[in-house]
Amino acid sequence: MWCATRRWFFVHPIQTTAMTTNREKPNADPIFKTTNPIFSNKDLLKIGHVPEADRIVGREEEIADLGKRLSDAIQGYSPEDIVVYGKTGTGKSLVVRHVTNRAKAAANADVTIGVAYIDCSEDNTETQAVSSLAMKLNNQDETGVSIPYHGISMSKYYKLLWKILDTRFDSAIIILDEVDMLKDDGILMKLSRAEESQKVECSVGIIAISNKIQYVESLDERVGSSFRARDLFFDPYDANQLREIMYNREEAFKEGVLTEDVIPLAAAFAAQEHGDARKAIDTLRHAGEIAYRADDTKVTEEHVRAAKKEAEKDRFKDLINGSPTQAKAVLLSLASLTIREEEDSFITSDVYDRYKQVCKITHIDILSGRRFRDILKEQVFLGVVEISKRNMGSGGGIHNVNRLVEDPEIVRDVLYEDTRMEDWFDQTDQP
DNA sequence: CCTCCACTGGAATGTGAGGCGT
DNA sequence: ACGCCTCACATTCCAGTGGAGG
Repeated sequence: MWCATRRWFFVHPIQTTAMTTNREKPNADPIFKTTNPIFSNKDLLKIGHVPEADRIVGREEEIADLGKRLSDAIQGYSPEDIVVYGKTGTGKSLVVRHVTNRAKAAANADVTIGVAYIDCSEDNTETQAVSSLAMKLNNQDETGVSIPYHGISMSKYYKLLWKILDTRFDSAIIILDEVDMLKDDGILMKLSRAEESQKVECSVGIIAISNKIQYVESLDERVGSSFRARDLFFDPYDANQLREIMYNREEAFKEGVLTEDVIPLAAAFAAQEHGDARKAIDTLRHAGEIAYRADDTKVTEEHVRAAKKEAEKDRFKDLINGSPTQAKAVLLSLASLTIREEEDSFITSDVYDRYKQVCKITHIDILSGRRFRDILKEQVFLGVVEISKRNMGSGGGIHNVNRLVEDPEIVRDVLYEDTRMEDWFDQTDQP
């Protein structure tokens, strides 16, 4: 979904800010809210939104670095091939787009630069990628070439692409976002070899963007000599940078709606967990929406905490989505035990007793203790549970001690929403 | 240093769903 | 429709474990 938004943005960067939400209109129907006391321009919190140049936070070095490497392009020479990598939400695509736009504008008078952006998660086969590349770089009036949507072979697409590149540009920068989604990397080889093998006069530079570090490592072995790329690594944002990024979007909210500590808190949460700016802004938007739904006029720390909890719930939901009922019952027994007792870890037999109760109430088959232990162990693999050993000494024997890694309330709430567990909790929550 | 206990976890075995060739 | 195989899930059995306490 967001890929589409991104692309849309790329073509019309201005429109994003031009739109406003929730104009007041005479509207008599009381079931609809006609004004929004929280947001003034929610679009600023959209994923595709890209701030102006001077508002890109904490990426000065990367911008300078990338600029240096693209310098050859603006003089009409071959730019270096570059692999940009780093975790999601670290501003990779943003910086690349920003710098290539500037490169286009900064080109020498007698040099024309073509920039094409391909989202490989959308165009994930070689043919699709080449054809949309050709379409994006084409201008039928200039080249007289029209690109058919389908019906021609991959090599034909390449030939058309070479022709377009030669007639229109002196150098071209081709951005392949999410390269790791490509089913084959033929396009990398063919594009990087195009000039060498004298298929085109135009100099071609590739910028490949990936959030999988393993992909970058494995790339050398596969495409090897032809695609000789330099790396550019993006660190996750720290709390200060995240805070600044969010302050830059403050205008999404009406003035005075955000209380002082909202943004610092959201930034701290995000930095602690992932350093992902995209998720951080999501949290902020969520907090606003929660406040809106509650008819509050201000967004407070509490709303941020609630938003964070919501996000964690979503994450956990994804994690256990598709787990068998038994695994859920096992987790539920551990979660309820954790909530009820004032401790956080329990020996297996205690959890098993609890599990048997849960099964009785939910009418689930009770599995053997042996199988139960295996299921608990599987949860360790998923990172939901931690198991350590404890020896109770003479007369005590060896026990496993199980601890829920996730917040037990979140686990309970998520599982509670799960249909099969619906009505059990009210009955068993009391000791 | 030895003992002792109560659980742990490997191995063998059973069961039923689903895929594959005929 | 049939037998055959594989796979995931589940049970039963039991030797092994390892540190507090004697």
